Amino acid sequence: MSEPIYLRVAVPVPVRSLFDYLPPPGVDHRALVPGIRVLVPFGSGRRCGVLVEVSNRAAGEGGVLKPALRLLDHEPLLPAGDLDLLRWAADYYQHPVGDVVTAALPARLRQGREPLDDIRSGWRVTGTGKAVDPTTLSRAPRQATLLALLQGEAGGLTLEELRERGGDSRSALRALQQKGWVERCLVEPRPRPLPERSPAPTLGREQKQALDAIGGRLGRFAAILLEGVTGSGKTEVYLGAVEQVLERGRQVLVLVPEIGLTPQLVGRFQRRLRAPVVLLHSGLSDGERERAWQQARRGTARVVIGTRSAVFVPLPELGLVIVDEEHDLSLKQQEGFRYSARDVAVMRARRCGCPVVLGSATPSLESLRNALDGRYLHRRLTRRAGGAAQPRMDLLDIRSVRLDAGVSPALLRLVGETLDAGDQVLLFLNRRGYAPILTCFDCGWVARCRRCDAHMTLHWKSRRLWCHHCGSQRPLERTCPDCGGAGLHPLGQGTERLEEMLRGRFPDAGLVRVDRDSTQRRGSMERLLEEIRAGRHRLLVGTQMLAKGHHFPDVTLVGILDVDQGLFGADFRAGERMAQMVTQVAGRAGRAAKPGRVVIQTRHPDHPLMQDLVRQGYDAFARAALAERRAACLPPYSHQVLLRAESVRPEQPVGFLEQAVEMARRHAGPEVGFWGPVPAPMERRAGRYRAHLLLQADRRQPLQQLLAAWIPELAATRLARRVRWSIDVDPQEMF
DNA sequence: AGCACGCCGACT
DNA sequence: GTCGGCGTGCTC
Repeated sequence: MSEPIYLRVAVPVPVRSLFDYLPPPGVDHRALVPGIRVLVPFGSGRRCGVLVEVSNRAAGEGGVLKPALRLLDHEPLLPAGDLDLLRWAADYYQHPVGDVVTAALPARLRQGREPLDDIRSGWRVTGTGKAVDPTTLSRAPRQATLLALLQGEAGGLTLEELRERGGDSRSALRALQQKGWVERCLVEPRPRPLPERSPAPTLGREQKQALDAIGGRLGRFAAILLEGVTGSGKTEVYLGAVEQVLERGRQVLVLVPEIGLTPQLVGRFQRRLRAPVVLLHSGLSDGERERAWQQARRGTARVVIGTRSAVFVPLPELGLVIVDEEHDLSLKQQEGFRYSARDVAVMRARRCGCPVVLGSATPSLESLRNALDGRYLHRRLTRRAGGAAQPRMDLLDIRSVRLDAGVSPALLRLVGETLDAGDQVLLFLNRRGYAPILTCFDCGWVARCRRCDAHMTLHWKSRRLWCHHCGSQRPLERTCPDCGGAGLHPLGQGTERLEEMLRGRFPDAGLVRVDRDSTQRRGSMERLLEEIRAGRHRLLVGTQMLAKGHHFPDVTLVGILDVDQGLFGADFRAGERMAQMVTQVAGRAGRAAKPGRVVIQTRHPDHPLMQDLVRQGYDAFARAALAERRAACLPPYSHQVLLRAESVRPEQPVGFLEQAVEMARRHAGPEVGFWGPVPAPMERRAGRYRAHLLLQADRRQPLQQLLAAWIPELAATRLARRVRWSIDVDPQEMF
């Protein structure tokens, strides 16, 4: 008689524990491999979970266990190492393990469905279609292209392949189908034709040193901070390292921020590498995502480029992790399972014994501290490729200066001169809409959001008032709703208003505005960027959106209009974010023959951090900022955990957090400090009242120990079911 | 998160 | 008399 065996299963419910089952009756115990999916009875229904452990002891209570219904896979979808990483992350970020493990699966697999096979539906020519001369379809050019494409591929083509070759048109296909010239069919997978390979450029001295540092550490854990100014050729260092790893037969994971997943980067990887590269990002359909995921898991994909969630993609032969723009906020998930893909990436590399490269022109203070303390290797790229000069940065004092739509006369003059010289100008204002406030000059009424403690932003073109915090909107009144007068006036500046003013002043410049409002439609961002690069617009106005990842060589003047917000934000990281933004924006401008100039409008020209940044650059700023953080015992010299609570009942969040502190103090050692509970900076948002409790300690370990004991107990309380709450380990944003 | 159970208002 | 509102509690 063999020992009893129990299955520990991660089930997708927000309960912070695993669930134990007996094996399904009659199943060979050798088939019980962690990482497979199992169908289990759950409550009154059934769920698809993931087997994470086979144990000879049931950890649950002594009640009678139910048997699992059946196994859904023959081989593990999540290899042991990757499963362990997920369990570690659930633990570290205090998120329900069932949610974490199942969220790592593509949607259809998570629902318990059969994996997609590689055979996809597509289209092929029929016997009659084969004989038709496409040129006779001169009045239907889409049909002609499609027919010609399909005639060239007897095995048929999938819609995706048709799209890639420039012939995607469902209506034209239907027309051809009706003529009986094409039909639906199943298409066998075939290796994608690799694009023409572009040669590797010769690396500069700094690039070579950086590459050697990575190459010399393959096969073991090492973290390398690659700090390279914009245009210094970080991507070439990545590519060099990737080639070495591919030669050793290993896979590579490349994480990029949401917006940075530009076709440019992907195209460069595909053209340079003699290996299959797949993408994983939110724009994929469920099917596309699942196929890419399976290719990664099976090892057919050798390089995976993806956004945040790709950090959990199974990679059996992982040999290198690259995190590009490691300072970027989009690497941290801001709701639900609040993990940092950068930090998980470092942990993943450590666990699988491979190097991780963190790249940025403006490293986070966290990574910089690790580098300065010697935990990370630090390599710098200080030269821009082609010898382009760093742009010149100037502070422009706007105290007691009359501004026009937020722009000073001095900056306006520079804009005019630059346009006259035939160059491009980039103006940044981190606020979309026409004006952030609408007020009545007669009675003092201000347009406020009904659901938030916030002003409504005026959007002039659509004649609407929008709340940027909850998304609610209403039409713009003609007269003051309070006094009935005609004294309504916009206060403050948004990109829309800036655009209006500049169009009046420079009617022939070709102005384009790039913000969330002007790029709502899919693909419109790409189109605008293409037009800018082609020189169709010379005056570019935009929000932060325009700062990320795009280079505009003909821009020789960059104006930053509202930098002061960043200096005095409620968040202690505001200065860091400001410096990163300014540096990233500055990096957009200029090239060898035409060095750029950056003008920063400020009412605080003597602010020491601002001075460091402008005179000596990001690195000097960062060192000064680190010294301040150390003196104030703030991250990265301490560690934080933020407990958030919200409810429609005003008193509940603080009440819940008070109960939470009391409970926490019973578990906490003297190293852990508590701040709060306090109402959140914007107490009411989307109709809910919000409050915070901040925990801080010099080391992670006492915080982690506290969380492990405290959070399960807190989750079991009755109030915890009435308020919405979440735990944020290493919070990045405090609102 | 689902889902069932349970205890109070307006309808055939 | 019952249909159904959502508060409360559980899921191996």
